[in-house]
Amino acid sequence: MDKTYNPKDIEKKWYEIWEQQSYFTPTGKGDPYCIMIPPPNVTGSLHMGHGFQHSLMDTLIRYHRMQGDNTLWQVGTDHAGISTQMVVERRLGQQGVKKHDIGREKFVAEVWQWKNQSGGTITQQMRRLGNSVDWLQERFTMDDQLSNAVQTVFVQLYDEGLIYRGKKLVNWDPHFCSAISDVEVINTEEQGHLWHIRYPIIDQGVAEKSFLIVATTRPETMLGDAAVAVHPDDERYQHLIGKHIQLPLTDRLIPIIADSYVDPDFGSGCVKITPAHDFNDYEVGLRHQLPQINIFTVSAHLNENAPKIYQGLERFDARKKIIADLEKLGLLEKVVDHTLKVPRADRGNTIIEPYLTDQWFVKVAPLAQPAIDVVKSGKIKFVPENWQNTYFQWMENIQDWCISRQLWWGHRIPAWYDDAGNIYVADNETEVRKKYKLSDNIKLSQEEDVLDTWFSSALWPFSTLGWPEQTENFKTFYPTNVLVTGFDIIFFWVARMIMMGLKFTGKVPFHEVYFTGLIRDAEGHKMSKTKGNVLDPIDLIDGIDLETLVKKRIEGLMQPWMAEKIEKNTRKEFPEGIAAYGTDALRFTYCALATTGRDIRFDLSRLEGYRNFCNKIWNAARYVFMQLENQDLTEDKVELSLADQWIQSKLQTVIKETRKHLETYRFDLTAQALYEFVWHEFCDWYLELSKPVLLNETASAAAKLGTRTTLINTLNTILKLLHPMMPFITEEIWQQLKQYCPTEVPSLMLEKFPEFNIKLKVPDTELEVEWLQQVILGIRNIRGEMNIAPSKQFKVLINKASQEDQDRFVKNKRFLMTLAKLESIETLTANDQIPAAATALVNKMELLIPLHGLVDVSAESTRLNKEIEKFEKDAARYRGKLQNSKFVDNAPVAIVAEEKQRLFDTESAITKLKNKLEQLQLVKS
RNA sequence: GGGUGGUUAGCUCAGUUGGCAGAGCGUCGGCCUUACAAGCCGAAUGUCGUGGGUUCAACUCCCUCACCACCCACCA
Repeated sequence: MDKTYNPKDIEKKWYEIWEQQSYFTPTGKGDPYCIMIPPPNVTGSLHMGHGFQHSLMDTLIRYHRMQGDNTLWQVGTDHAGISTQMVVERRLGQQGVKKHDIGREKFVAEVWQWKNQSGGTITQQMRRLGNSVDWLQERFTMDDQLSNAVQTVFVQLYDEGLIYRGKKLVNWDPHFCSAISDVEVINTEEQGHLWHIRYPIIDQGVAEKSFLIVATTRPETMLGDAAVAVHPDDERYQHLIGKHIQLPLTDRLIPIIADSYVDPDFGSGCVKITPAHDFNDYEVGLRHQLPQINIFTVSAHLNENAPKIYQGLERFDARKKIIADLEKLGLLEKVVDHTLKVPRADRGNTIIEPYLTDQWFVKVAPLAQPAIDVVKSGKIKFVPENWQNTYFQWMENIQDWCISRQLWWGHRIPAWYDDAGNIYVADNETEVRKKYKLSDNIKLSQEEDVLDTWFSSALWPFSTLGWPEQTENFKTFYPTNVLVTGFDIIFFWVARMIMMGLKFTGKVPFHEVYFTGLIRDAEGHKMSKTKGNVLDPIDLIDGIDLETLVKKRIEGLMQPWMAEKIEKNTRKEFPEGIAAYGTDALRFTYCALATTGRDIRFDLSRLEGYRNFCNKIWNAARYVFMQLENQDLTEDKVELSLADQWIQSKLQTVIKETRKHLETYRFDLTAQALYEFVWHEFCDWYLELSKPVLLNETASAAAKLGTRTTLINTLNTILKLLHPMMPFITEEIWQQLKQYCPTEVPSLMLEKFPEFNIKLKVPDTELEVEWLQQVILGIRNIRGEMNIAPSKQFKVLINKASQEDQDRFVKNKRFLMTLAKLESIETLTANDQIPAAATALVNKMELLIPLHGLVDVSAESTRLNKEIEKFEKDAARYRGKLQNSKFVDNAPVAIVAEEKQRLFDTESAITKLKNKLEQLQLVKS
């Protein structure tokens, strides 16, 4: 084995072997265990969020596979309607081609071609991450079979009256000229203005040139005003209700109406009502039978309902002109700065327009109730549990879901119209004619709209498994076990899967949902291309030099002016570029960072630390193999040392913890427990304790064999425990380890996950090793503090040792001599003169290191004083507690006794150290 | 306005039935000791956000407030 761990050499090799051997395919034996991958966008590429979630899923999948479960990680990609269409439109745009120039059919063909061309990127990247998904069952949301599921669901929901078509005010994206759903709108707080406009009142009884002041953040929509509203109880305006307004810039008269929607304390207490362009106004309009005047085209230019001079203007140009015109007319009272929430599209960031159109909707309320119930009853468990609140809150106030999109890329809605506009819904035209008994001479045309991408995503847990057919896969793996996903798509996806799953299969789609936090950069900022702070997981694996990284970050920016700042920050943050850390280190980092909060700061120094951990494992393995080379391990007489028994015992604890933490989705604690055990118990102590046995010529063959087998067995178990998180390095080492532990199993990923064995848990052994460690630590402390060279051997004298201490010294002499680098250990008897020495205490026993020029008297005095001070602080605290009668009377007896013991131990330690100090003073004088 | 999460060492974070505050990174000192300098040995470091309450005992349970994030709704 190479001296240094080099991930590049091993990772690709093992993935290819695993995939070729079909190890990722379910075995067909054991309990089914299934995770659905949240399908990434087919033409997308892997980002940190994927890396993170996939690492956790793969850890679970590999763990369950090693448990012998019939394990399926269902993989696939999403057609991602808007995103993909956007990318292809932009690409065509670069060639000067507009989609309408080439028409729907050709455009869709272009998208398919782009899908085929770039669809492999993310799946290749997943291979680099070691994701053990079953590639043989890869699915795409627009596969025939999945499209069929989409149609089936649509038709049934329509037939049951749960899907309907209607004219409603919807969120409209004027860039894509498509409706979007409520959850795709992001309200961002932005600086804007509140324009106060004078609306002239028309009434004989009122003096000439009277105005109502109307404040608005969107002056351009005034052209669509249908009324001005005041609060019914507002005394200021009582006399005006029912009168009319001359709507400025138009020739329309609009009524003054009373509606309790108006807040009389805000602004002037008068609100312009624009039913076709505002959700609240829409409701008011319905209540008062106001006309819905749509003044925008699909791309938010003013249409024929606006006065001629404004027609054709883009909405924000129109705003400028309208304000200027109002000002000219003296109708602009004032303009004040105002912070408002601006609705923007989740994809593309365009400002969304409430727009009146015909769309398809899912009536969600009837589907929502069962979906609420299954979470309430615990049939679906959320981890962390508090996400239930978010879920309930949304589900209990759920609005109908607008599912139609005026796009070309997606599942075309299976609905047909006749010339009269009647709607017919079925899988295809033939089916329509049959179902509705339509003669062939009735002309039918199919709905142009496609479905919201999330409509097919909602079916993912069962459509991928073959539904509506009752396939073996569906019967075996549905309901799936756990969904691992980000909380950001709880409404988009999680809620809808639960609703659709219950509706169409009668079962929950998964039993548990594990919500991950959001990966942010080291400063806590969201990673985004725009900010130029994204990290590509592949770059963390392979490394990237600074110039390439800078280039990558500023290439193809939507806001090119950000480039300079991004470049500066990047050069500052990664002056050396990014080193190659390897997949295992990255995966382990993801696991270690997977705490239960919402945000996770990704810190490169953590990654570096875990890369070092990989190296540590690598070198530990090298050491173990070095000890086994050319050794006969078949000897039948085996003798286990204290250390051998101890590490086996500690190993049981870590097995138990690993299992517990994995089963409760505490990947952070799993990583922590294994890191601690491997580095600080196995490497720091056990490997060191193995040396006195293996390097000792006088040790028996049985003893050496005992240590050798313990070394190899412990390493073997460690590899199995680590494998779900770090598949590559563990497989590589394990393949070499096999020569010492013969097995029929061809790959570590098919091995059995270690089980806790209570018989190997030996508390006495653990206590004895703790004693041993304390002795060594005490001596090392003196060595370190007194600056005695590590290579310098010296004599240790033992004073006041109990019989047990003495026995332990005899038994563990060799361990102590080697690990503490001692020349000799001598026990003082009552008659012996106690020399001037540096002192360490282990319980009641004193370890003395005679000065002999090794130790400086004043340095030792300082050290002792420091120690005494520490102890006295403790003693004072204990004393205080024990003097408090409330504590003594009320606390459990055991707790009080414990406290008494602590005080006693501390006090006797102080006495001892003080004695030592006095002795030193004598030496000095 | 409703809701959620957070506030613990210089930094990033653990702390699961209330019983002596932990890790990694960083810092300081000493070491190329035979698996590992991506390493080894040693050391320092905390009003556990504020103020109350419950309790013999609170980082932990309850309440108040502050600040930082985020989600939902929304006043034009």
